[in-house]
Amino acid sequence: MTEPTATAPAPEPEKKLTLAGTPTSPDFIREIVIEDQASGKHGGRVVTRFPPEPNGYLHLGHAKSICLNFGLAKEFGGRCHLRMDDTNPAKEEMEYIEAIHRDVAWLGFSWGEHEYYASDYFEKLYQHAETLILRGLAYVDSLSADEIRAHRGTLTAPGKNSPYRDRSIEENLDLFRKMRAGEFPDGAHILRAKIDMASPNITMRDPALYRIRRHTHPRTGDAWCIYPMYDYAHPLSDELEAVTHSVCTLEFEAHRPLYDWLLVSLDTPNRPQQIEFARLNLTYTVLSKRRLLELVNGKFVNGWDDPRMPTLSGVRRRGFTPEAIRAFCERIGVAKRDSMVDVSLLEHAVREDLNARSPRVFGVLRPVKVVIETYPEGEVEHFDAVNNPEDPSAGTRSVPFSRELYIEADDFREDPPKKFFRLAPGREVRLRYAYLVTCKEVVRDAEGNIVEIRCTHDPASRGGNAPDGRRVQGTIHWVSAAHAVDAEVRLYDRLFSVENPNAEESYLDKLNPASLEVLPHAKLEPSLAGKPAGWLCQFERLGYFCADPDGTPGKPVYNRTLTLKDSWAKIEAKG
RNA sequence: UGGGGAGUCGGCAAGUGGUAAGCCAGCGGUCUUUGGAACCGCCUAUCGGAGGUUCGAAUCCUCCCUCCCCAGCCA
Repeated sequence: MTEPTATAPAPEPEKKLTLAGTPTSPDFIREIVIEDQASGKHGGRVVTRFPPEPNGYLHLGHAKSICLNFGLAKEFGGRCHLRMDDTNPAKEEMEYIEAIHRDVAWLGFSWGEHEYYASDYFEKLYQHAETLILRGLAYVDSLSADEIRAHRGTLTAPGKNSPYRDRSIEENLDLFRKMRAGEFPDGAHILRAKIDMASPNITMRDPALYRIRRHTHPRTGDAWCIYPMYDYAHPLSDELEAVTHSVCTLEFEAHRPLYDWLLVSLDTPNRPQQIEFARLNLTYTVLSKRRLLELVNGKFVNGWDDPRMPTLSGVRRRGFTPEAIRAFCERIGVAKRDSMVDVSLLEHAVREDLNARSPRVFGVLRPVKVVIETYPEGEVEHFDAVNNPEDPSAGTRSVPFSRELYIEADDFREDPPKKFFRLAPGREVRLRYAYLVTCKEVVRDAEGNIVEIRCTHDPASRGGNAPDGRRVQGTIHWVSAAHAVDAEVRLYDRLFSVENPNAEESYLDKLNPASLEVLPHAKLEPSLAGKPAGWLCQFERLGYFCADPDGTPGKPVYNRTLTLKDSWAKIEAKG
């Protein structure tokens, strides 16, 4: 535990910029923090926390919260705690705790020494509960769960007091101690706050504070058989850590009176302030741990880190960068309005980052053999290719060229439609960085499939330009057949086929059957063998790709992160 | 029907009494050895609705409408 430290002079809040570089105005939470700091509230300190329950993997919705909480701390000279909200051992696991560490760090934030667990506070929380009992503000109820529900009333009808509501302080204390000592079976009793069963806010109708639940806890093992509820543990954990601004999502807004009630009832020295914002919703995906767990358990995807998943481990494997995700989180803003962000905004942020940083390479997804009849057999020459036109310092690489090549099946049309500028019978195109070639013949097999395209080249066009200055409308990429690396390439598309799968009766029915396409024999330029998992690049004209951990030195596997914008596809779609 | 929130361009989102930023998407164009990138235009929103206050309102007041959250011993 870290005690609040003396007030340090607040540094000027960092000037926030959008991706485009224009200044942005502070969101409503930052406005609150600015005011609090100006007025000296909380001694001018800013302490936030990111409090995940380790019951699943972090997803893009969490990224919004992480960026907000850690961003606030950084901008206002404070700190942000990473706190595992581990008050329900039935759902929590070490695996999730480890994944949370990995994902937060990967996103680019560090909590330093400030890693906490609600379970570390179990003893203190227990003592606070006894204090509440002593003050006549909590009681042990012996109604069953069903009876409690029946007594709670409805949205419009007040609840009724439990017959156990007026037990003496002594009896309550005795029973609560016996609850802790394990003298009762699960569910026999429960500790409740004594507030108001007629409150119009259902949260305030004597909320449960502690339940008996025999379950081995990932961290405390079998030390406890009673566990605190979120509504009880959360404000007190914030208080113990001297958190100043406790940022959470909208659904907890109605719980704020209870949050404050506990701090006042226990007369705590620190008074953290709960502030609620709208959670992230993204088109064509689901962002709820429950649903993501179902996708994993139901084998609808290949695990939490399936590249189609909106989990941080999934988008990482897909090739999204932390920089892009942070930029995305900045762009979507923070507000209280329920909203649904277009996934294209995320994709834009990813492309923007990848365009600037990824080396360009040649990869042919659906190969078709091309033979340059006029090129000598057995000859090999090397062409220098620019690694990244956006970054001259990235330099160049050497790419081998020979008589037999692979080109993209999509780059050839026997009967080219209007505006199709690629290869077709009789047409001349540029093989990028190499030669101008002209298609002379198409060779087919018995079934009529194209097995080979035969071309001639203009030796004078070495490098890609003809000395006579003639222009060519298309430039296509290629890979030397003899030098090609055989690879598996996985193409991904949106996981769901509808914008808002959450609105569906059964969101599982709306899974996109074409969300994954595996191309077993793509042909890549030789430099692509043996790249480490996670290595990012752009396959020219196709999209951004990254090496997948499933690859081996002899058979790399590449994931398509995103396609490049494809204006030809647009033209073609319009007919 | 109780309580708590929210309603500004197709999607996010600025604006906090002085006469509606920006981004994404979309559309058109320039350029191009990635039909990528970049660049240039367009995208003509009166601000959920109706009243009212005011010289002047998205911004203040009133009433209404719509949407979201809450009846776990989940978080």
